[in-house]
Amino acid sequence: MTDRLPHTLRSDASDNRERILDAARALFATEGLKVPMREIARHAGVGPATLYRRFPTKQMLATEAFTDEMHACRAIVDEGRAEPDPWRGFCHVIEKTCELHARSRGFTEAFMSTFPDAMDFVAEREYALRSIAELAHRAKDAGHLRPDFALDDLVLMLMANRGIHTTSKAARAAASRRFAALVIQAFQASPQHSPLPPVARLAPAAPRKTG
Amino acid sequence: MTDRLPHTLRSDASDNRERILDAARALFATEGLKVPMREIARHAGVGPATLYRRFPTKQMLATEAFTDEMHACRAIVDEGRAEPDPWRGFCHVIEKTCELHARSRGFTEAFMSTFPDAMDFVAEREYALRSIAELAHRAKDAGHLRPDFALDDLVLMLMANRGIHTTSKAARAAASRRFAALVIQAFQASPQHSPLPPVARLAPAAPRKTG
DNA sequence: ACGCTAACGGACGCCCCCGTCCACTTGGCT
DNA sequence: AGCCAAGTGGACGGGGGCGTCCGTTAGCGT
Repeated sequence: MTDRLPHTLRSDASDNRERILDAARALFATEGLKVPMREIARHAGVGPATLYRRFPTKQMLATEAFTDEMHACRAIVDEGRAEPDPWRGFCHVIEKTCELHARSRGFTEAFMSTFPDAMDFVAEREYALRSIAELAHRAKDAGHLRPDFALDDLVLMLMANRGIHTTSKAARAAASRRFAALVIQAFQASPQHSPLPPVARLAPAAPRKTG
Repeated sequence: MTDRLPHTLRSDASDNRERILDAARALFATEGLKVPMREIARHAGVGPATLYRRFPTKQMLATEAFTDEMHACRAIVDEGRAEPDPWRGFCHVIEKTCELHARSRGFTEAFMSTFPDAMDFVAEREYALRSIAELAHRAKDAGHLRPDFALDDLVLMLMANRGIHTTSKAARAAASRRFAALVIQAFQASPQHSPLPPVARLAPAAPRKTG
């Protein structure tokens, strides 16, 4: 009798599943989320039906494909908060986040919810933002982060970082690194900086927290 | 006999031409260059054939549609150079350029040559960059612009600015304004800033292989 | 008023992506 | 070895954008 649990895949099936995820990761990283499902299937060496059976929607595929990045994201903010010096922690978060997002175009799109509907990424983003808000507060109190810094500036920074396209992967990494350094300069408290224009309220397709 | 010059349009034709350009400007601004040609035709109230007769390629249409922005761009850098204080001129260029690019998503794409092949925008971009290079040199000498500023940082800034998407036009303008202010902070010479990571060599003409 | 022709736009065929159906194959258990 | 359901991929119909053709309309010059 078949005692096979319904959620246990056959060996060839789980093998295909892995290859699909590998292909998805690679293509999402270079091409972004707009890459056709069939392209992923082709790259994985499977038929379209197989891909759709495992991952009925592109969202499900992306969610699965980006679990590593999700964990990395959480780790970054946790490391930042654990840092004794809040300013150093803040810089760590900015540098590492830019680096992470520079690595995969698709992950950024997913994280910023270019996706039609809300997905698991939203929760992760909210967690990250909340954590960074607390870190920023401490960094301001320590006098290293400029007092007029707003959390929306960080979203702004992420959106901006996403705009950086280059020919090669290495060039993009370098560009993001330099960009992060410049952003940190902009956020650092300084006696000579003039007041900033009003904060831009950015809604990255997020659910309304306040009615 | 027809004395009509071959390059003189009939009244209804030139009227349609104007409406096509208006529609193109509006749609390019909000949707970007990827908007379908038919959408533009529909919005202009003409058939697809009429659109294609006037503007055989999307490039030609965009080139024509963005002449105003092209001139504005040139005016901005000229104003910046005319400014007696090079740092003020530099800031002027950054602020106005961000503002200009925030106004039309399509213009930014065209200016950054998301387009398949080289077009007139390339020359304009080269002129602007050369002018700004000279301005930056003076601003460095005056001690207001950080010495490790590179021209590629400006391209980086433009690419980043392009990444800023928002729901409303007003929000985008505000976001770009704040972004510009932060960028200026980052570029300003300061005794406390630490050395930057190496410059990222950016090839602004990023060819699109597939739509 | 008339005719010529520039100008128009609906319609066509092409290609690519989408999501699903179904007849065939194959892994795993007995 | 043999069974059979889980698994597979080719094929299909739908939808949309593309660029062009062609019969009809209407501006303009006489």
